[in-house]
Amino acid sequence: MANDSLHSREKILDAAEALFARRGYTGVGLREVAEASGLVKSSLFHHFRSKAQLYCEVIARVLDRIQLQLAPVFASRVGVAERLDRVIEALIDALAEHPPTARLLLRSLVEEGDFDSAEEAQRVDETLAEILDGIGGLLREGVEAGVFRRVSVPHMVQTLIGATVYHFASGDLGEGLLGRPILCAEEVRRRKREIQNLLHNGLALNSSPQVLSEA
Amino acid sequence: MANDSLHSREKILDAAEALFARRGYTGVGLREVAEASGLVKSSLFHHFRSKAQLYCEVIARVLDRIQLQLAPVFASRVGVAERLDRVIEALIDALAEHPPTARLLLRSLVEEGDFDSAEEAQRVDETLAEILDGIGGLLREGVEAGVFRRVSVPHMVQTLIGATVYHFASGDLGEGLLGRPILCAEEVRRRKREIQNLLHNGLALNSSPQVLSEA
DNA sequence: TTGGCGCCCGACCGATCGGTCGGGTAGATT
DNA sequence: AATCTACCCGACCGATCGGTCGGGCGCCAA
Repeated sequence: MANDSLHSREKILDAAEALFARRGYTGVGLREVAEASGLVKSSLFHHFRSKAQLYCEVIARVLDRIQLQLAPVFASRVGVAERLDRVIEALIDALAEHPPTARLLLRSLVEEGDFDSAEEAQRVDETLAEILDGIGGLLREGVEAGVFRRVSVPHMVQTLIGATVYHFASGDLGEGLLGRPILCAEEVRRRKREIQNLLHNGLALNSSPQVLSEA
Repeated sequence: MANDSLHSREKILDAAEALFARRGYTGVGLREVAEASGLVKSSLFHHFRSKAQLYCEVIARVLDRIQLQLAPVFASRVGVAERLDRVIEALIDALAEHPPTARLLLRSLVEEGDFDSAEEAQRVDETLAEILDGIGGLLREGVEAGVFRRVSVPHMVQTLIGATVYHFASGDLGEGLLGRPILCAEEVRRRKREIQNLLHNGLALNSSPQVLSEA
């Protein structure tokens, strides 16, 4: 039954997502993925050509989920400042709703793309580029409209990724700092507030005390 | 000759550091580390008890380097705001001077600490705690002195880590955003400026436009 | 009833993994 | 000269890696 096949495929993807997030690509064996899916290793190859392709599909699924939540925000017609607020909110929601997401994402960003440059890897790159372009475009729009300070857009994008993805991927370390689970509702809400407030103040074009020495 | 031994030990640590940074703990084989050090696999075990211990020593060395650059800044007697500027500068210098550092650090933060809880792993945790306490204490001092906004100190620490470590670990992705090498002198300088300016504005206690909806 | 087909399994493959072992070599000590 | 020690090597170990292969089971069309 095709339904069972889809069911197995999804179970494999779910199991692989959780495992890859915890121990990374090389740290997870296909045998482990299989038995977490209620299957045997060789059965995985009926759904995926190779371990690399499975990994790519896992990443692609995660990126698609995120972009699905961000796209309507990018398309909304409110002011840039509020749109940025909503991007932060949507991004953090996407990271917090699904625990493995942040770790998986951070790993995939740091991992060298030594995977067979098949169609899958290409789709991953495209989706990622859409997300980054969306954030970068929003920032650029704000700067050009005179709503934001004249920051370096690429650096600001990097900062935003670091401040969101890293935080929800930090696991025990972040939990030790916060003193409570990172994903508990209150701390997620607080994270949104902190980042949004930092941006409200940090991007505003007020007195703007520049750095001391400048060539 | 004891000198040769130290020499070999350092060559192993250097090679392991670069390799672990690129492909992670499970992604690197000891054979690879050995031949990058000009040795054979079995020779590694004369200097390190196991792969896990080698990894711990690599991480410990990196953390020590960072803390060595941060300690005098923490101890300096200038105002909190300028001290924070110098922390950013020293931290980014530490990350930029030695390319593998950021990736290695980010990986170790995300990696599950499933390593034998020997003395080495404990030293790593202690050094890391010192660094985090230093940053957190500085922020808390600034908030309590009324120099900084009333931000959540742990969240701000997380943000700072994300904004610095992640950026220099982002590899090809960040390079694609910036359009030039992340570690080139100019972009390193710009990174410092961007983060410092973001903090100058973002931590200042001016008009402070709070978030819109608040329960 | 008989094929065909989608799904899954157990057995097996060569390669590589981390780690052990015994021996060999050079330099310092006595 | 004999011994000791530090360092390094090649050979080997069991386990596990990603991946292949042939066959079995159940469903659907003919």
